[in-house]
Amino acid sequence: MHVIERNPLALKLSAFAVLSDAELAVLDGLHRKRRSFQAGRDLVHEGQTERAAYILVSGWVCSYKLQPDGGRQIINFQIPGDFLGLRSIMMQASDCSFEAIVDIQAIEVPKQSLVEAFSTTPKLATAILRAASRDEAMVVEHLVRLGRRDAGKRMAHFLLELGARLSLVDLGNQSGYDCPLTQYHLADALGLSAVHVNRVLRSLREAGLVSFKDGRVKFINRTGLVRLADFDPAYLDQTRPLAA
Amino acid sequence: MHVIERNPLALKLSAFAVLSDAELAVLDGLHRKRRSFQAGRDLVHEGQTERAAYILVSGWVCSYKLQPDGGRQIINFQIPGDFLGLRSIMMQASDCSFEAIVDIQAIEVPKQSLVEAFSTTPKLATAILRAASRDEAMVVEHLVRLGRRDAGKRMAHFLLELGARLSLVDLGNQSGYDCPLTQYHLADALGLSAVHVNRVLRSLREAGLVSFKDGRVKFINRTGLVRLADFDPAYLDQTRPLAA
DNA sequence: CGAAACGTTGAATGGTTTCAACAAGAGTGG
DNA sequence: CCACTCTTGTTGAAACCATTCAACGTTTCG
Repeated sequence: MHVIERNPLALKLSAFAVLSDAELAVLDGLHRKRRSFQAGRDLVHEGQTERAAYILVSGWVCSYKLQPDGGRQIINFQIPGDFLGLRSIMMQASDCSFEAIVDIQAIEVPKQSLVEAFSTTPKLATAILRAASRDEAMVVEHLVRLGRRDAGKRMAHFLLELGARLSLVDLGNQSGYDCPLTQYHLADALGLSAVHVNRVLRSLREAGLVSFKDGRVKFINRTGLVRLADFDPAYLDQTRPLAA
Repeated sequence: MHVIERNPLALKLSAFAVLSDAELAVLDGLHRKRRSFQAGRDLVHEGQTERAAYILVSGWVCSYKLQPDGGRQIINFQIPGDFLGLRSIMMQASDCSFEAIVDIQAIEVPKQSLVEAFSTTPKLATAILRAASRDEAMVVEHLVRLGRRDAGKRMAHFLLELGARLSLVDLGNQSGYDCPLTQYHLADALGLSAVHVNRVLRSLREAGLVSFKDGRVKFINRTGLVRLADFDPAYLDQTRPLAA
């Protein structure tokens, strides 16, 4: 059993604040229902008025928005340990959809319980806000990728970011990681056509930097890739919580 | 005196939660210092470890990230009544810089006071989280703009979004708004070159949709512009707070 | 008056998309 | 078991959108 599966919410928030036993007990009361979703299914649809967020326990999810012309923009990918739909429950209606990329398991966190827990456990509110800030920082970096980098750098930077995130939860390391995404997912995330994604992956492979094949990302020359992408993981805020 | 200048923080958060007199009193204690910054000055620099956020009282600010090659991507613009640097204080270090576009006034909200207020006033935490979620929703929509729309639609959508936001604080209406941005700002925000911004603005003007001239945005045919941009302001979450 | 910031326009270049075609593997039903 | 379809991956050529380079006009300001 993967480490995240034991107490996902507590583990997630422990990264952002030192929590007491009492506070951890409150957290235990929060996650009641464990739910499963099949690959390809939508967990939440844009415009839906959500009453619960989730912590992803296993599998991959993506959040996306559809365009009237049929195009799709993927906002972010959620991997085990990530919050999912936190923004959706704080707004009138969800501003994007969530799709399970593979079969997944997730813990349901009802909005009502979460808000109520804020009053008994104020430190929890700070931890949630920190977690939300870190997620937003990833979206911001993604925005910069789309606005100011060419296809090669976008891809390189994206693959490195995923690697860094997965390493944090022991699903990857310096040499690579398993990745269930198709080239269409990459295209929808990076604002490219699937055809061009294919070409970019080929050029990165031929440059001896990274390979994307059979559901596995392999870093061949990680240093070179980092240099190409100007990858600096500072925005991922991957630090232990400050005791103060 | 513009309505926002009286009690900026309370006004902002009242949009996201119904606050009692006691809670409003706590808010009054939060904003002590009012600060001014000159046009062109940075309020916060990327990598800085911030100890305070701000509420913008007057003027315009933008948040941005610089690239190693000298390029700049503007993340968002802050207008009167907006939070500024909320994410920066929740992370180890600020993930982006903030620049005053014109001379501005802002209220300083110390991180420590904000976090402490969460324990005495739990509803405040919820309101802040909602405000942060709305800001994130704007960044998400911006991301979709960059990833999946051509220059014309990007510009049209962006000008409409700004109009909707400014109308909320009485700084704009259906016919247009004053706008201190240069074409370079637009280029840095929309991921375009300044030259192309100029061409796009011309084509929108010649199509009889909108004009951008002498610091003023004028909607000529707002309906047509909305149709071109597929603009749907739902993500701005512009609703009164739910009493419950 | 000169410099600097901003705006404007044309022409050449280039990154990316679109169109089209084909290959390989997985799943399905006859 | 084989044909069939669907999904995913792959590659070439043409078309297109946006960038870059270059030049010039306008306004502001010291």
